[in-house]
Amino acid sequence: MNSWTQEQQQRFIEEKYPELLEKKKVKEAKKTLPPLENVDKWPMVKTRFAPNPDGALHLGSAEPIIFCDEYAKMYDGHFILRYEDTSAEVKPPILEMYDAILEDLDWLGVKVDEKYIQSDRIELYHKYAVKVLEEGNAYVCTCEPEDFRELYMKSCACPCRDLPVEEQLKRWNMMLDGTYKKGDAVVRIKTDLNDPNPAVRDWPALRISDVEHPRQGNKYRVWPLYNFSCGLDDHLMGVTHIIRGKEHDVNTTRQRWLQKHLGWQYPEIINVGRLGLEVGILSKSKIRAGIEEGTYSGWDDPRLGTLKALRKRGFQPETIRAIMIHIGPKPVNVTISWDNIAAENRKLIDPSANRFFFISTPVKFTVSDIPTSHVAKLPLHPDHPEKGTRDYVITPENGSFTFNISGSDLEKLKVGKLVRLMSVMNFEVTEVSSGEVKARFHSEEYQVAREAKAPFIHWLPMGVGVEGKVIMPDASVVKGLIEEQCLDMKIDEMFQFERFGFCRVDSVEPFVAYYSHK
RNA sequence: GCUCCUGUCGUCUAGUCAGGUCAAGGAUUCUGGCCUCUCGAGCCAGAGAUCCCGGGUUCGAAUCCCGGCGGGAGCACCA
Repeated sequence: MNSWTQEQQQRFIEEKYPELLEKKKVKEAKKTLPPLENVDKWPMVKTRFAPNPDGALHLGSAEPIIFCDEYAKMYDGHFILRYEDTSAEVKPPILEMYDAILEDLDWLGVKVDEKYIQSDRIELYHKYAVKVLEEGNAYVCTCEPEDFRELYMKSCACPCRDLPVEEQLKRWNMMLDGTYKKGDAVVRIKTDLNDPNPAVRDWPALRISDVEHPRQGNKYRVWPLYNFSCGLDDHLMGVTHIIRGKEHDVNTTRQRWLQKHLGWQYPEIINVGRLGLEVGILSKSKIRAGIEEGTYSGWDDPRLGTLKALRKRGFQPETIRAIMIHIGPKPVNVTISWDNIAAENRKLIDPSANRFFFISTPVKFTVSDIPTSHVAKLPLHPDHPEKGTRDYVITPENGSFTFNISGSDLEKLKVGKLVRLMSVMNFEVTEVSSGEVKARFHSEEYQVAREAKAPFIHWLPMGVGVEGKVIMPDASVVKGLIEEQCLDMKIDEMFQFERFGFCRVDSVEPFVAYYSHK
């Protein structure tokens, strides 16, 4: 039967089993992460996020964070937070960032089960340095970096490599006691000098640094390098599944050597690709430089891709989580579009975001011939009438009344054409100048305006409303009049300025909001 | 240059390991329509992918094999 052509098989099925042909499409998008590999090999699943506290967390960091947190929760395991603050020289830690990172994690809804700071563990790393030295799996190298490089590129051992253990330990003590100065000596882990990738050959594990550490001062002069402290800690802390950027691929190979020397079982590795944003900066060093130069107002400048900026702009932690889960743990680089993030966020906040009017660059709108007074009832949410309304009484004097409308609506108004002030009535425009619009009453019914395809615009009675401003994603500021009820909102509350966009309340007095998205 | 990873609508993603139900599904975006006193939401329709390219295996390949090409990362006494 398998050797039949598709056509033959099709006919066979049609005749014998027509019920099989009914299509069952409609596949749901996945909403959970794929299962973890080799969970049974370990007593408890432990994941870890290991940031350098030299900058704030950003959307790129959120990717491994969410995966680690999701998996820890999925398998009733632990999420470990480990600060990797061992390079006061090249990547100096920022003291405030230790807490700032924790705040961001908390905001993201991450449950931190264990917390470690590597600069508190220097003595432990020293202990293991002695161990690998004693066991002949490492050596203290005093070669010039250039000379060493030349040798390892040719797969050759340097003279220090095969010195006896006693000599190695002597040299180690000379690193500790200050006999060797910065740059004089480095501890190297022995690997295969014939490894096809030169980068893994006899990599450096500890070096001398005399720069003052923000947390430890000058307490230590021999500091571990990334692969040493990380390779050690991952095992010591019982990490079972390492989720990290694929740029660490070669580090994985290096750390395997260390763990092999120590007879340890290496954790499972999940490499994730780098995350990009179509607009918005994610590079920690660029952000730090921009803040120092004054280009950005801080780590939460709306132009940045930091978690703090996203939060300020009203993106919800659930949105970030959903986006990450949707992307999934894959080793490909992805470019996230704001459209996708905004759509996700809108779905989340739209049902609960109250509606208000925002009159930017107000323009006087004077109408005449109004037959009666009118009470405009504007629902706080069009889909939830039970939330109530904002009410405005329009009482004409001699048939005349004056409103404020948004300057941006000016271009929609043409002399002789109809315009509807939302929930009020329809007017025929009689005069438009840059500073003022005049119109005369036309009709009351909503349907009339709808059928005439008249523009529907928002408004406030002249003299009503208070000053407010909205910070846009490009850090520009839009000023205007807001409804007084806006002042009843709480900080962080999400709302919508109708026909303008969704925003987050940043401060109430004075009223400042951050624009999220339309 | 060397080492490694990767390649499905503009973007994100499903399917690839276990070849046929995929002339490729969903989301987002855009367009048109309906609905709605928002340019929000909802509903309907449409646009958008020769599954990177070329060979091979097979009755049959997005899926397997080989060769190209493209993209990315790493090659620090940074993390």
